[in-house]
Amino acid sequence: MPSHKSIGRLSLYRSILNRLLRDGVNSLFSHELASLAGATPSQVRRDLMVTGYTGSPVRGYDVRDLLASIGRFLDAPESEGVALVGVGNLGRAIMAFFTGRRPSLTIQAAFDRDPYKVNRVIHGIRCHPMEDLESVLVREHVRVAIITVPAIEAQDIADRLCRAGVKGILNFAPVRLRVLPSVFVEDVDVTMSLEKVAYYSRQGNRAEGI
Amino acid sequence: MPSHKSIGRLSLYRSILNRLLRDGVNSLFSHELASLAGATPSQVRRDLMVTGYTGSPVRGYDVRDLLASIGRFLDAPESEGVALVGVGNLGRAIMAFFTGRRPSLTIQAAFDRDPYKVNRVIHGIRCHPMEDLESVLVREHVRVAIITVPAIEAQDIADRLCRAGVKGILNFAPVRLRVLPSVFVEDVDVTMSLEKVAYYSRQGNRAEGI
DNA sequence: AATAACACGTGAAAAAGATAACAGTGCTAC
DNA sequence: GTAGCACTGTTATCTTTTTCACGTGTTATT
Repeated sequence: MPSHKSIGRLSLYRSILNRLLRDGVNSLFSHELASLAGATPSQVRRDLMVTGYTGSPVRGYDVRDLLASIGRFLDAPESEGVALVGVGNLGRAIMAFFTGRRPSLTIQAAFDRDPYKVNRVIHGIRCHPMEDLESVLVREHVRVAIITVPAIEAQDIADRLCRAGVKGILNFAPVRLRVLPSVFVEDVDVTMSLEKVAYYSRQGNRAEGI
Repeated sequence: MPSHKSIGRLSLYRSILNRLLRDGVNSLFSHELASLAGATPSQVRRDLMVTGYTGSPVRGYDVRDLLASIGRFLDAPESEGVALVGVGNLGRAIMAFFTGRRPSLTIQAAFDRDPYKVNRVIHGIRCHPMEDLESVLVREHVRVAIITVPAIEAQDIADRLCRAGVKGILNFAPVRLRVLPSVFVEDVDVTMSLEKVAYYSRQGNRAEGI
């Protein structure tokens, strides 16, 4: 039972490690990863414990092995499809961002009400009409969805997603979604984040951890 | 010295209260606000302590007064300008989102390298050429900035922002920024959030707090 | 060969954050 | 009136998360 934040950091470590690997780095120590991630060495070591991977005090962590170990812990056994609902500016930004990224987590279907978008392929992702939400999700066994519709529509979409068997929602709409406790919701609230930044920028407070 | 998360929740309460006010609600109790925010009544009461506002056991909290009190605590004494760097899909989505929202926190200037965007007004916000970053920020006393440029450019932009006197950064680029400790950075990492959702969707874990 | 220097994993202490408990207050209903 | 209730502000307790500190094993150095 790893800490909630710990899960987030593991994902962060992975993205850092991927970049390091591309730059030809083959191994590193906890304090190096910590410095790149904005964490402490102890925290890195503790986070990595849950993955079961154990590094060498001499060579540190092997980047490839560590990546594999984090992947085994974090990812589903097979590649998982994600649905995105709401192909506005934000939705398209996310679609663009994810094209050709994580092989284990790909946006498989998008949905929108706008007839001009429906049935077109945007950033390599097919945009379906909103009516087909349930049928497509069930057919493709999608369990994770991203909500990027206006606030007013978000709850309705969330309800439909849950009925279609979705178990996790990444919600960009600025409302709290009411879902069954068995469905995990993560909110990304830009207003909140910006107000937080504004607040702390005034307090002269130091940079935040992860 | 309120909790870090507490600041975020105050912002959330405010957005909920604003909506309630529009719907004609004039007062409410801690448990009602808690339910809307996905928190516990104790947590709401505790969070509100820092604002100094005190409600009545009979009538609960007056929505208007509470909003004012949260505003006094959270906002700068005068309306504050925000800069946005990077007018891609994501940047435009954020600009659209903030047009005519918080009067106390408005996006005042945008920046991009693309000559097609420069000097145009997008969602009511003037887009400046990237070269003018420092001069515009200094001239307009901007202390808060949003980074929505590609990862590779983010650190450079952050450095320039800091030199121009920015004290808080909301960073959407998937890299950790290295800044002086006096600058507050909040990261919005979509990949991380999505991987977290995917992980917990598999664990059948219950919905998260705030 | 002995020892100093490191960095690992992990249990224990400390800090932060959330929840529960309680005293106080004003209304309502007898 | 006064007992009961429903809520508040705040203190106390409990849980989660982070940091510290130590034992271990390996290499480099005297």
